[in-house]
Amino acid sequence: MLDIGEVVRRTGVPASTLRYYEEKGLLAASGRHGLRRQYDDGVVGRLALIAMGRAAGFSLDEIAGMFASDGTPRIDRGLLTTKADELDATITSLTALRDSLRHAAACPAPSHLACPTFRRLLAKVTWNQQPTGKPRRSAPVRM
Amino acid sequence: MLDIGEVVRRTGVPASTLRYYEEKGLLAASGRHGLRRQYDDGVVGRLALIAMGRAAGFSLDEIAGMFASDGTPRIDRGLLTTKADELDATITSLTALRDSLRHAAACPAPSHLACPTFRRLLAKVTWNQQPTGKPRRSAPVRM
DNA sequence: GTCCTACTTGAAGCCGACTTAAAGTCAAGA
DNA sequence: TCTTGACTTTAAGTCGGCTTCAAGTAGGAC
Repeated sequence: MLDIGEVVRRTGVPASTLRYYEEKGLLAASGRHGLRRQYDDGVVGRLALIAMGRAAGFSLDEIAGMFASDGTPRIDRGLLTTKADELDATITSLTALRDSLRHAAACPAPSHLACPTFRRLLAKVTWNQQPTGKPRRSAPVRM
Repeated sequence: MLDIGEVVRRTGVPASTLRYYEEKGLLAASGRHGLRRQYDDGVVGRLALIAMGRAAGFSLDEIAGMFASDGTPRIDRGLLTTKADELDATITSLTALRDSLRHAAACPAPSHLACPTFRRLLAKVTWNQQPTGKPRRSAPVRM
């Protein structure tokens, strides 16, 4: 059993965030010591899982829907595959964008919009955007 | 010269967003017809550029700092390269995540956290996060 | 028994990127 | 000239994901 303070120390995730996640149904404390939440040590893995989902652009609600509070998947494998496919599209898009930036850094054209190569990359980027998800960066979870 | 309504029709970007971008210094109308904003046709490319930046996880303020209002880069090439490198790290992270999801879809282990392969992928994801940027999806800009 | 300190609660606040609402303006067509 | 309707303005609202605040509580050291 880990006291919430210990979880904070181990993972770097603030207590306020842990409470927020609990409120959202992403995480469950396994007990209390007085008022204090106590977690079993699986919480560290679960937080990593949540961080992973956030990094992938899933909302907390989506993540809550994907995994039971113990981290075991609640969803069918097909959905996971679908999400993986979505990620693939995102990766493709970001890759094109990265190439655009590298090209912009090297291209001598006065305006990048005047450069055919850049315009082609640009088109790739703007067309490839998906309707779901919004990758965000959060502090790394220490495991 | 394009009336704001025409820009909306051509790009799919709402008028409110165009005004917001102007307020933020990302975009300038080249004139007015009565009260109505008029744009030169370069606006379409600029909007695509902004969309590109957003997709890459740059904030509007960052984008405003990167390009003059006509779309020509205002920044040094080194910064572009730096951003490209950041994107590279993001791509690496998302790729690991995609692999994790695909693995989760295929792995027979009861909890993914119990699977060594999954844990390895997970570690890759959580360690690779960067401090800046938060890719968001917006509606594609029609060019 | 008292005090310290780390926790607790609920509510409010914050940030970015917009969107929406309410009231006003104005060019163009009948 | 009058009406229409697409625009204008400023201000406030929204949404997700937290953080911060004020006030309260309780376990453990003394």
